[in-house]
Amino acid sequence: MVLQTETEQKIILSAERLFYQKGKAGTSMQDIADDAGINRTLLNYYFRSKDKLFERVFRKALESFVPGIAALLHSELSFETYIPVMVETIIDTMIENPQIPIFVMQELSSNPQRMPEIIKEMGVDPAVAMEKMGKGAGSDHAGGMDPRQVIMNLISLCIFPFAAKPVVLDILFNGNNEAYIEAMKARKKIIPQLMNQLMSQKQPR
Amino acid sequence: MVLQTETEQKIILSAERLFYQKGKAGTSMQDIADDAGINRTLLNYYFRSKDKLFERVFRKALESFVPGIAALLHSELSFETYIPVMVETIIDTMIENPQIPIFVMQELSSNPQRMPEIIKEMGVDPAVAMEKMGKGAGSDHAGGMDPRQVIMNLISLCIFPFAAKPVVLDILFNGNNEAYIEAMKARKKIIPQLMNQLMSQKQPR
DNA sequence: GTCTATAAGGTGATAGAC
DNA sequence: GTCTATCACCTTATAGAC
Repeated sequence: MVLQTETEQKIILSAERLFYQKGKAGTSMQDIADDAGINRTLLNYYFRSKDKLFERVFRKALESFVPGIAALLHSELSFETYIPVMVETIIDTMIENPQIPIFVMQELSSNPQRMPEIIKEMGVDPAVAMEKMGKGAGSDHAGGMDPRQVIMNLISLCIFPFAAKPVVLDILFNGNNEAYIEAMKARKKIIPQLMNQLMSQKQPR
Repeated sequence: MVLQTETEQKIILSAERLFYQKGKAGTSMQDIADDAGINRTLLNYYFRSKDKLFERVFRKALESFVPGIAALLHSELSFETYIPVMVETIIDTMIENPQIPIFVMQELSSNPQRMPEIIKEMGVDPAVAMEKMGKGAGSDHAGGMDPRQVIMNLISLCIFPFAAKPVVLDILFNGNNEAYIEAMKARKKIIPQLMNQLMSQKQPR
């Protein structure tokens, strides 16, 4: 996104940290300025308004994982090959930045239309995704499960344990973060296996 | 929760609607009063503070599905029996009130400790949950998958399609809400099947 | 680019009249 | 129980000096 001054970068970093943690409404421009160690009016100088600054942070969050998924969806890889790659891509991104799912969903309820728009803008074509999943789910050895159910299963299994991290970490891992991360890494193998099983069994209706 | 005056009920209903949609920080006491059609100072008369009002709404949301899960976890039902019942319970709750997952997660990032505390308070004992899942996952025909992975899979598959409803609805169902609801109902059968397959196959490591 | 000063309005909460 | 009036403070945004 073109060249950035040092101050601009400091602002973006602080805005990310705070928006991720406390959401858009829960974060004031003053909070961001304090965190970045600069004068509050500079925020308006660089980004004109809180809305514009937030939009930048929101798009940057989506850019961290949507284009990778889009590229995979439109690749020529076979169903059996791209599922493990996609799962690994998503899980690695989430391990690096576990607040992203919550942050994105936080803003989903206030503005439900924006995210689908941005996703499509970033190159995800729903028709292509369905067709690709259908090749796996609808093939002769799969018994015709609705491709949309397949996609929901895949994405749910990859993302939910990060979206619910505070509860999962406390209830299932007793607050032990390393154990949690290890379990998330293990899911890179577990999820593709599950998907394969799902594909190789008959599904009624 | 004891007896409620008509005004008190109107406040709770409006607070629910708005907190669910815009979160705690995104909703002002004035918004709630306007929505309920009453004077703003009455909110303080009935609930003392915004924090206390929010706490009431938050607990009520958790009470709509946590005790049901807790009861199932501590029941004597076999693994094969209680999975379908639990899935049906969770999905029915979410169909009735699809904003709950987003609402709960919204507040998770601002206050990660509170939800695990309330969940335990409502009778979910993590040790019991693990032991129960272990009986399925760790039994002779299951190859010893970590029970925590089993629990994560189950909850992810049930809840994520609701948490991500705005995106799922738009991208996968073209905005057709009835089709979305039908698909969610279908998951009551799909998910237990998936769990059974998972249980009846060997899992490496 | 960075600052001070200030505008115009919203926030949660309470005191006190009825 | 319900209202008006008022508190002290925080909000985003901008004008203008340096």
